[in-house]
Amino acid sequence: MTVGHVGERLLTPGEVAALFRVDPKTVTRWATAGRIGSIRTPGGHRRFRETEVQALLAELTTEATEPAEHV
Amino acid sequence: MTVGHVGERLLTPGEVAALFRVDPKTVTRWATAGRIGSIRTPGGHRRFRETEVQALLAELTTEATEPAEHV
DNA sequence: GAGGAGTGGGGTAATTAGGGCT
DNA sequence: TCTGTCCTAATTACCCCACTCC
Repeated sequence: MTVGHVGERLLTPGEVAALFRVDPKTVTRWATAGRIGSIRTPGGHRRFRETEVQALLAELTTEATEPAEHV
Repeated sequence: MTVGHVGERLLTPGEVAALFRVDPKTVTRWATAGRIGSIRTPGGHRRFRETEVQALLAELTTEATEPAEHV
C-alpha cells in the first residue's frame, strides 16, 4: 500500500447512533443542523469523524456537570 | 512501485474505499457511474488519481459550525 | 512458474436519505 | 424545539467464483 496517511477513522450514521443511543435519523439532523461535521459519499450517504464524535460525546457528558456518582 | 516518476500517485479501490469508509465494490460503482475518474490497467483493474480523490473528499466534507457554547 | 492478496462481475439483503406526522 | 416512527427510493454491504497484480 502506498497511502501513508491513515488518519481519521470514519463512522457510519448507524454506529454514531449506537454511540449516542439515538436513532440514525437524529444523527442526520445533527449533521443537517451543522452541529457535527459530516463527510458525504458521492452517493449521498454520510460518514462522521470518530474524533469529532468522541469530542461531542465528551462534551455532552461534561455538560451535565453533576459530581454525583451518576454514570 | 518506486518508478522514479512522482506526480501521478494512483490509489487502488481498497485505498479509496478506506478513505470514504465504504466497500471497495462501492468505489467501483462510483467509477462505473462516472462519479469519479478511473484508469484501467491492461488487466481490467481500476486505479484512481489521489489528487482527484482528495479533491472529491474535501469537496464533500462539511465542517461543523462552531457553537457559541453558553449564550 | 507459483502463491497470496486484491479486484471484477453478478445478485441479494441491509442502511441510509428525504419528507411528513404523532 | 427536539426526537421517534412511517413511508418510498436510492445507495451501500456482503455473498459467490474467476482473473489480475505483485
